[in-house]
Order: sequence, then C-alpha cells, then structure tokens
Amino acid sequence: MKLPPSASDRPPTSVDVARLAGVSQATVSYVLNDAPGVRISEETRAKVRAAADRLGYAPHASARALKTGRSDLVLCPVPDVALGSLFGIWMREMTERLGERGFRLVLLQGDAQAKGVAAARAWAEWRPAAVLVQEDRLTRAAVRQLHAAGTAAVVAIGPEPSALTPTLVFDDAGIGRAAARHLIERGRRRLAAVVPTEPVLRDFGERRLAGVLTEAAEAGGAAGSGLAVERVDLPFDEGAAAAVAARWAVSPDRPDAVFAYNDEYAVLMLRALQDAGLDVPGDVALVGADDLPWAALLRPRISSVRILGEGAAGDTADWIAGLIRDRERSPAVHRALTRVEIVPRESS
Amino acid sequence: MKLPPSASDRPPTSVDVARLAGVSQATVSYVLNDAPGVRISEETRAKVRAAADRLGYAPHASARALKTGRSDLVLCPVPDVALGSLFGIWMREMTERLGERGFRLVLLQGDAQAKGVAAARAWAEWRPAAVLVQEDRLTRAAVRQLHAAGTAAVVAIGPEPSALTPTLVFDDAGIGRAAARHLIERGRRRLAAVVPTEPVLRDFGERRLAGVLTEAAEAGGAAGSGLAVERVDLPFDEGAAAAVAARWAVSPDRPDAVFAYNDEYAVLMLRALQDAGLDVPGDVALVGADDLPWAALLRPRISSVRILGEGAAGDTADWIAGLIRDRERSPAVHRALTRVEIVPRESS
DNA sequence: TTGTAGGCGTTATCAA
DNA sequence: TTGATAACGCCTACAA
Repeated sequence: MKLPPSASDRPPTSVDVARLAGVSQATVSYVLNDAPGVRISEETRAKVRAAADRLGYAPHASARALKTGRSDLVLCPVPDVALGSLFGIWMREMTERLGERGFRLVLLQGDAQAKGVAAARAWAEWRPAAVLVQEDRLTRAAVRQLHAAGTAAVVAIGPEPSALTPTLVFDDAGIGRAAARHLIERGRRRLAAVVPTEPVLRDFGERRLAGVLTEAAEAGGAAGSGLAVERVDLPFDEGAAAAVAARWAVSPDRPDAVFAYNDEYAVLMLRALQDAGLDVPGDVALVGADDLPWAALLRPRISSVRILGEGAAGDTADWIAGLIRDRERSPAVHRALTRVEIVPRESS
Repeated sequence: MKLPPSASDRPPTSVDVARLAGVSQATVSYVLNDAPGVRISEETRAKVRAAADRLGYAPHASARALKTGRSDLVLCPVPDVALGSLFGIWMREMTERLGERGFRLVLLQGDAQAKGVAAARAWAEWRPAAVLVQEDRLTRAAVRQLHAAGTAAVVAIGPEPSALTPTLVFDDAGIGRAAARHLIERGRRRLAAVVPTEPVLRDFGERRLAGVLTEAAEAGGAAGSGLAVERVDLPFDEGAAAAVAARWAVSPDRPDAVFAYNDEYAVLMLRALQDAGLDVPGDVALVGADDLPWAALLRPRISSVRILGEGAAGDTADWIAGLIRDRERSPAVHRALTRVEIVPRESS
C-alpha cells in the first residue's frame, strides 16, 4: 500500500480532491455534503469520493464554520467538581443524544474561576450553537456577549430559574427535602445536615441544607411537634468528623438523624459515629446522596438520595436542541434536571 | 447603560470595530493582537480597545484558525470510564499547564466506539495541534490521517509504547506488580487478582493481572517457593462476589491475598469475604487501587495502590508541548505517565 | 504610524 | 449536470 501522493506538505483541500477527481471544486463540495437540489451523476460522485479517500481529505472545520456562520458546537465549561461518575453518565447520554440532533458537545475543563464577560468572550470566539454552564459563571453582560456573538442558546445550570436566560434547574434543595422527609416519616425529630467546607461543594451543601430546613418547617408545622435541625460544617477529614461524633456521643439532645450531603460524607460520618459508640441506625439514622454503587456495600448499607437516573439526559438534550432551534432567550423557560428519589436502606 | 448600537444582527467583526474606532481593520488586528514590530500610538490603541469593548467584539476563532493555518487545540477524546475523580485531577492539571504553553485542552466525550481512521478524520477536521487518545483507538491509517491534516503531535495513551506514534505509557501492569510485591513481601503466597468483566474495565484488569503474574513469577523464582495466582473474573455485583467468597471459605487452598483491581472492587470483595466468615486481613489480605479518599475509611482500612499523584500532570503537559513544537512522530518517543506507589493500610 | 490588498478553505449563487 | 466566482472574518506583507 503506497502513500497517497501528497501534492504538497500541507493538508489536502477540496481543490486537491477536485484536481485528482478531474472535476471542479464546487462539485466536490456538492458530493461530500450531499447537497440537496443538485443532480450529480453517480459516476462523478464515485470519482470524487475515491479521490477524497485517497488523499485522506478531511474538510476544514474552521473554513466551514467561517463560511456558514454557525457551528455545531455545544460548549460545556465544567468545573472540576463535576467530573464525578454520576455527572459522567449524564454527560455521555447528553453527548449521544445531541449528536443525533447534529450537535457536538465539547467539555472545557479548567479555568474554573473564569466567569463573567471575560469567560463568555473566550467561549464566544468559537461561535458555539449553545453554551451550557453553571449559573454562577454567568452575568448579564456574559449572556449579552454570547448572544452578540450569535450563540443561539445560553443555558444556565442552577438551583433555580436564572433571571438572565433559560435554565436547567438542578434541585439541590429537593435533595435535602427528600432526605429530610424520609427521616421525619421514620419518626426522627432532631435532624443534622452536613455542609461540606470545600469551596466547590459548599454552595451545594447550603442548598441541600436549605431543603432540609424547608421540609422540617413544613412537617413541624403540620405535626405541631418540635423539629430541630442542626447544621454541621465539615471538611472531608476523619478528625473533624470524629470531633462532631464525640460531641454528640455525650450530648443529651444530639441528633437522631443525619443527612450527610452525599455518600462519601456518609461513610465519613458512619465511621465517626460508630467509633464514638453510637449505633447506626439505632441511635442515629444516616442518609447520603448520589446512590453510588459502593455505598450500598457498607454495613449498615447507606440509604441514599438518587439524583440523576439513567435516561435523564435524553429529554434534556432534546430540550436544548429545541432551545437552539428557536433561539430561545426567555429566562422564563426552564426545565427540571433532577428527578430525586430516596433509596432506603439499612442506615435509616 | 445602553445597549451597544448593533449595526446589524450579526456578530460584530473587526471591520465593525475599525469603523467605530475610525481606523482601518488592520489597525484593529494589530492592536488586539499586540502585533510585534508595529508602532501604534497609545491614543489609537485606546480608541480601538474602547470600540471593541463597546461592541462586545470577540474575534472569530475559526477565521483566525483558517488564516493562520494552525489552532491551539489539544483534542482529548475520552472514553466514559475516564471520567473518574483521579483522571479529573490529572486532567485539570494538564489543562492548566497546557494553557500556560498556549494550548487549549478540549475533552470530547462520547463516541467511545469511534476509532480508527473514521474517528481520526472527525478529529482532523478541527486541525488540532495535538490529539491525545487511548492507544486502542488509533490505527496506522488514523495516525497518518491526522498527520496529513497537519496535526503536529499524535499522542497515544497505552500500556506500552505504541508502534505508531509517541506514547504516554500508562503502566497498568506496574499497578498489579506493586500490589503483588507488597503482598508477597508480607508473606502471602496464594494470590488472587480480580479482573472486572465490564467491557470498559476488562482490558485494564487483564494488564493489572499480568503485572501480578510477572511479579509472582519473579518472586517465585527467587524464593524457590510455590507462588500461586488465581484469576477472578467478576462483575460489580454482590451476588457474584459472595459466590467467590463462599467458594473460598470452604476451600483448603484458598487465596491468602486478593488484589481487587481498584478500591470499589475492594469494598465489594471486603464485604463478600467478611460475610463468608473470612477475616481480613487475618485469613485474606486485600489491596485495592486508586487510593480513593473514602476507601481509607472502611474497616479494615483498605490498602491501595496510588496511581496518579498530585503534580503528575505538569511535566507531562510540558512534554506534550515539546512534541508539538518538534512535530515529533517517532514511536520511539515515550514517557511514563504513572508513578505507582503502594499505600499500606490495615487490610494487608 | 496607519492603510490597502490578498488569500486561508469553504459554501452557495448564478451561469453555462 | 457542472463550473466559475464571490464572500465569510481575519492576519500580515507591503505601500503610503
């Protein structure tokens, strides 16, 4: 097998293909793009395709984007924290479905601190069809910047509908509510909610805590019984967890239930509680979140709040494709990303 | 604050900026790119920058790429499995460091099955400066395709130097070896190695197993003692794990040590072993891999093989930048990605 | 110190 | 059914 004769050292262009096939450059474009409303003989098509193959021709995406004025890019600048397995599954489904709709989802990691109009400008340079990004990285100027650059859809991901643009609502409060409701229904009265101190997790923790408080307030009102909620700010650190557990061990009004933010924090608390001589769930019930596979293997098995189920991404991808099609800009448009569901197990 | 007067509905171009600033388009380009060897008055520069700001001008990345003939893109098509926290940390460091070198690392998730020349063509359309991809997704034709498209560096990630292109060697066998050495040094003689049956993990498992076998063969030869290695094909499933453990519980020549592939499988095995009445590490020692934070919280705490430490990515990024600069194509060039290190804990 | 002009590789319009 | 040809937005010699 011989190397294709490279006319020069530079990547082959459609002109090269045309020359080799003995047709005009326009014909190459027609054939390779299956241009509608153009009749080209099957013979010519074959010649063109053979030539393209032979040269290893790959159309220049930038040239195409420049000419057509649009790109099929859906930019998704992800913060580091998002690279969890849960998010990974969701992302894969999104990629797949958006691909079927003709879009290419691209993850931009890094520059986690880049936000506002500066970040928006960097994203805008690619003239993406859509940008899908954590709400707190968007400002009014950022959204305007993206629109100015022709971005058809700017989609925020946040705890509640953004005032700026359509939002994919990720209901962290709902997660806290689900956990709290479950615990209260089981007769627990003194709840504790862990709020991670890690900068990237803190905000999520706050919102989950808020959900616990909401649920407790509602249930407390209904039952007329005193429901207490203790807030526990906690780094992911054994010592810190042990200190909390030790305090509870000797406290008469210690919590009888803990919502541990997620499954990892749940293990952390589980160990600390057990080491402090507290029985789970006898003395203290425990609920995590994310429903990670290994959490079900602990003893006791950790109850968890399942967040993004399989198949949750498909519809979302269609929704986003619709936003792009309609160039939707109204902040009134939003969609719940989360389907929260408690998975009860031994620990609660 | 008024909206900038948009001359038209289309994204502002450098011509628009020039018009607003009252200068030529070339001047805009000079100013915005800080062109060397061109003297432009500070006054003019200010005017240009003000105009660009006012219009929300973002240079068209595709137009620039088309003109300059190169892009600063480093494409990294990742399989789904890679979106673990470990890989996330590594990725973030890579992004950062490559950014300092003027490159933009972009993750293409999905199309995990796309490989060979078809996938290469899709990647080539973006005329990336480099492509960083799992070795098994590359073929000779794929590498040639990328080179033909002007890709300066095609970097494979694989268990051993590729015959096609420079390789980032991810030493899975070394992980198995480290685990085996540790266990053998502690006097264990009948090793078992878990090979996950999940399609995406199986190959990695095979290589880690191979490492265990290698180490056992070497140690066996040296010690002259009979070292046995049992292969355990296992899905991530409690029932399957229980079956294995139950068999071992009544077997006189059961393993006295298990390398569980990773920390998640380690929990799986830990529970199964304990349920079967086997003591860890008394009857059976256990070693995982990845050194996930929560694994250290189990009882007994899981010994683990740490793989990519902090800072492992910085040098790698520099190495890749070098490959791009030199347009390095020799398969002889490779670099170890892994820095394997055992983290001994209670379970072994 | 600034402006003019050509061309990067495509797509798409209009003739032939 | 096919072939010239004109942009798309930007960079960069070269001219002024």
